[in-house]
Amino acid sequence: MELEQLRAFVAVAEEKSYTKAGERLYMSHSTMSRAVSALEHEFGVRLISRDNHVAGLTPEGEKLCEMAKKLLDMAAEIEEKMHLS
Amino acid sequence: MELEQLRAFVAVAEEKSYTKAGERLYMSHSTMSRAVSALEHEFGVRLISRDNHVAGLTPEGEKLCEMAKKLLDMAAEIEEKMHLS
DNA sequence: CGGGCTTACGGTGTGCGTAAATATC
DNA sequence: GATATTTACGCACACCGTAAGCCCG
Repeated sequence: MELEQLRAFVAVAEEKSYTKAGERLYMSHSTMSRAVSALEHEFGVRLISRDNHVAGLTPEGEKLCEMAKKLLDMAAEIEEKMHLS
Repeated sequence: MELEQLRAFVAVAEEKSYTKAGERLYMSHSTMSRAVSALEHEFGVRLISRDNHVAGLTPEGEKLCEMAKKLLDMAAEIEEKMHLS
């Protein structure tokens, strides 16, 4: 698990779209897809449901998304504090 | 900033040695050196003092180390919770 | 059909380890 | 002089984007 993967996952969750998420992070949609797949593979859990055409979160995805946002916030805070040094 | 870099930095800080840190993470010492250098370059701050022969932390290094440990703990907690899903 | 996700493929670039250079004690 | 970090070098591997395939509305 790396921050980069979580950034991609959260972007997809928020945009409800791999394509939009990719545009937001200046990456291709396939890169987004692979990042999420990697997380799903690592945890052995599906994070985003493909049942419907929309990229909706599974219950596990919801859980991870919530925790991931906190972690990313904390990481951003660290970067900010260090840059001020 | 990525978790991998922080893991390397914290390992170096705790072992007070690039060589030992590398062994602990099953990587070469040069990889450790580069990871720390990347962080120093990103923040524009020296994190580990090379004045003496020992790899001691600078004040900024201390600060980052403390915050990084918390972040890594949180990341580990997330991984743990997700693996239990 | 149309839009969007996934997968395959090829190429580029990053990042690793080995090994040499440098520095410190 | 020995131990430890930095840097150079060459190479393999991972990752990205393009594009084709596929699925669902």
